[in-house]
Amino acid sequence: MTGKLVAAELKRKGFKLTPQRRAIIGVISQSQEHLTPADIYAKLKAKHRGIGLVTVYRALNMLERSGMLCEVHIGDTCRSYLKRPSGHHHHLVCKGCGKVVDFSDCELDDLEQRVTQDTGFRIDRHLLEFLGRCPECQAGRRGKS
Amino acid sequence: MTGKLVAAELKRKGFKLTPQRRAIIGVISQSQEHLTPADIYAKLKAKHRGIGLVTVYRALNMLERSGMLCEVHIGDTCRSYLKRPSGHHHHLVCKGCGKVVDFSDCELDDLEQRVTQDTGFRIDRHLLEFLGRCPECQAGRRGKS
DNA sequence: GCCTAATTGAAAATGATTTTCATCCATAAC
DNA sequence: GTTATGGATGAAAATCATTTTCAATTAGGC
Ligand SMILES: [Mn+2]
Ligand SMILES: [Mn+2]
Ligand SMILES: [Zn+2]
Ligand SMILES: [Zn+2]
Repeated sequence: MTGKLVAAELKRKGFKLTPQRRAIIGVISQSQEHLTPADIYAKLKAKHRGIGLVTVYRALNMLERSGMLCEVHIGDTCRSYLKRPSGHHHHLVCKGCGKVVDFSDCELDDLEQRVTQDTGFRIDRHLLEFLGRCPECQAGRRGKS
Repeated sequence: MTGKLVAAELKRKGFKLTPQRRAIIGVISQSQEHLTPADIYAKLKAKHRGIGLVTVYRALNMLERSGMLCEVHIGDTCRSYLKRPSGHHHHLVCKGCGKVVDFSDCELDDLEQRVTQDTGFRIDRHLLEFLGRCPECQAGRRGKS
């Protein structure tokens, strides 16, 4: 999901489009990794002038509530954000460089049905993530961007 | 995994078996839900005399490092703990009462292979959780234990 | 351009977790 | 059983993340 699209969506939902929000969305949209609020703040301070960390938190909450972000749980941290491609998908996370790749076919229906039969639970949603190493990190070239 | 077994395992690994640790392991082993450090502390204060919250944190870290606990990510919180049954397994979480049921067949090999082919990642591990409602909560009887 | 509600940022408040440090005690050695 | 000792404990302080407060600013509708 490109930054322009997110901005348009924001506007459509009646949120104001401030320079700060533009900048925050820009940082998230361009990153290949999942970013913590502090990560985003650090990247912003580098380029733009004083944006408050509070504003980053508020923007993230807003974007999350609007369904325009998603979280990553496996790996180090549980609160980190990513731009959200449209539709149901899951994450493949590189434990070397932090890169996150999306994939969309999960084919868990059979398993869900079996588990439902065994337990009587009604299943609403699932969390599926893979952790591994990307080709670059396997090749030896490593390090956080 | 029963409390006795965890205690034995602790001893085997060279940790001391204190009354506090016994109590903490007992609480975790008996619970059907995932518990936050504060949850555990609250349950302990009820029965035993002054155990420090710090000690709960320290015990949890130790147990986690030793692979005797597992986490639950889907739902409200990401820092909550459960007794760990031996072997690879996953969690089915009730969003009504918090009960957690384990299941062990995940059959993600095919999907992992496909994702590996598509992306070149080497996959080390996966996180899979289902969120839903247990039979009791579906029937209407709800509420945290 | 003006108005107004939404947004911002500094600071303070809150909440969770970790560190510090003096004291205690579980266990192994005698 | 006694003793020695390193690991464990708990209160308090320190740290770290996140939220709240509030006065000042501003985006977007008119
Ligand atoms: Mn899926
Ligand atoms: Mn599995
Ligand atoms: Zn990588
Ligand atoms: Zn339930």
